[in-house]
Amino acid sequence: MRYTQSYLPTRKEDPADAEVISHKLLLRGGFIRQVGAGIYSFLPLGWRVVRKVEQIVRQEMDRAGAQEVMLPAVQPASLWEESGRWTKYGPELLRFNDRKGNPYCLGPTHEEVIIGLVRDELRSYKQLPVILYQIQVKFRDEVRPRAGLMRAREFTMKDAYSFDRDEAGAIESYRRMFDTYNRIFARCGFTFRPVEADTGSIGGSMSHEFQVLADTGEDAIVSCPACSYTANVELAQLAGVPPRPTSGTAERTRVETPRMRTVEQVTGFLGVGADRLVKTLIYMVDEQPVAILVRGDTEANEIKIKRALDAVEVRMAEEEEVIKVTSAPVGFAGPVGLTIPIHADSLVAAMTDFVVGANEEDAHLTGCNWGRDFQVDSFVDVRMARPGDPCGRCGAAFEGYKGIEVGHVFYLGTRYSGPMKATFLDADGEARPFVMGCYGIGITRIVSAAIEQNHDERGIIWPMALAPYQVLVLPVQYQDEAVLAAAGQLHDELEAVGIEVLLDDRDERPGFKFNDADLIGIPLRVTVSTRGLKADQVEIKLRGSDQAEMVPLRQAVSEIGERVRRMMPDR
RNA sequence: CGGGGCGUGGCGCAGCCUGGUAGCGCGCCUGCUUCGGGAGCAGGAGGUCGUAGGUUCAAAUCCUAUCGCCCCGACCA
Repeated sequence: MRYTQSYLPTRKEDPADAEVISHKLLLRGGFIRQVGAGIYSFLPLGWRVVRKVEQIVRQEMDRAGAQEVMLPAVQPASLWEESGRWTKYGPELLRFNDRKGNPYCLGPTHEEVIIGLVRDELRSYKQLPVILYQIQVKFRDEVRPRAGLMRAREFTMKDAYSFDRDEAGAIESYRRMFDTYNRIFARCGFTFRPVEADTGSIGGSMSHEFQVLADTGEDAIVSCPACSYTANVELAQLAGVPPRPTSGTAERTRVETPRMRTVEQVTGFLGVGADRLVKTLIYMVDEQPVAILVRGDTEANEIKIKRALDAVEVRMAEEEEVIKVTSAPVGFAGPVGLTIPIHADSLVAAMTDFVVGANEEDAHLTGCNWGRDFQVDSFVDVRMARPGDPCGRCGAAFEGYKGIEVGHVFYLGTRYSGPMKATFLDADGEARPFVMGCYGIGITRIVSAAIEQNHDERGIIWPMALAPYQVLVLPVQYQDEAVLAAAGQLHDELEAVGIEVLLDDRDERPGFKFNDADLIGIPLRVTVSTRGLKADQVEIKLRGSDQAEMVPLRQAVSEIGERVRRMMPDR
């Protein structure tokens, strides 16, 4: 491709609307342009990258035996009513009516459609297992789209669905997809981690997120350096402290704490550390009030509470509910004298002579001890994991990372196939619902994640596998016809051997071209100059390195081809 | 949804408080010079100041409404 024939508008200045680096560079490099909040057009360069990602995903999905389909973006409400999500899915689901007034939505995901498709065609266990996937534009009316492609409303996603006759088969499909995802993200050149994740509203018992490690990531994860257990902080299991009888000796004392509601206020007022205070949080667990105790410097985690208490629904109690249970306004709850179940985080087991709320306005109790001043129904792991916390598997200290979620695999079971009556006949002649799994990859998010992980102050440094072009040929002296001719010929020859090459044939000064080259981040740069040609040489430089080397012009094509191949992860 | 900010040539911004002829940098066009890290000089094109209404002799500027966009938080298969 010749630069002068391409649509590749770069910009020198940072766009006003962008904050995160990938957003800035995508805009500046002429990869995308914003059309509306969370809605983008892809320009030629950006679209080439998207297609690179798609191809890797396709190849690996096909290799795993999955088959590609294409489902509609617009979906009738009736299908969603079957699964019950028409009313359950919040305002994120963009709903609208057609000319006849019938309700439709823009698909944020495709479980309903795929089940609608499959239940009519897959009738026998002999046809199973099946894994279907598609690469599709999805629309989720996000409350707050942000950071360019990282959290857009319209985005491209690969979604896959597996159908098995039983749990064992479904787990096998899940494992196969898990392995496939590892291959995909490795080929994309990512430093990433599969992490155990919350199943969220989707339910099911097994779920992993694939997190690209980047400081700008939205998700917090912890990883154990000893046993490599890795999980989202919302889920990471922590080693407990065995509860033992209190050795506290202090006397329980009521102290006045006027208007001191928060941990900071109380500890500041009393002059003690937050780790000397026990927070008493009132949760409604399946509509029953429960007290959760956590150390003052830690955070309670609803997902873990739900899990620990085997509950269906957990929410913070409303103000009136707190008053009813503790007979004190919010901010003064404490375990002493409570009649509701009390569950304490395992860290509380190791505490003595601590501070709690007095269940009375403007008062706290100091010198409290569990077992002596109140009883704890159980010690559980209900706090948010943090770096330094002990790993639940081996006890070593967790390391903390920030991650960008680029993929997510779920074991679904019969959660959708059941209600939607998607069944097949098993060998014994019984109709059974498919045991399903679903597997998503954020294609367009991968594009920005790749930049977050691979850039410097000058611009993008594409991994070879995702680069819009593999090679950039840059003639330095435009007025030197020999240079132009050699660069043109090199371009043609590289193209002829199947290398994706961009020739910067613009009549611009060298510095201008070099800066654009660094911005758009094509991994291999070939500089053709008067000086070099005198020695029958061209210069080769990797975008990620600051060392250039001269190679003989005659060997340039084979040398470049070799470099490109070497930089492509196995396929 | 709560909090904050911004809409002025293609891009980035000033002007608004204190109403009076719309300005700067980049980019774009023409010419000459220049040519290995975002060149110089000269000339030039391009703007209903987000939209609607109001106040005023006069509105980018003041008032009201409305639309859009960004950031923080809450939210999130």
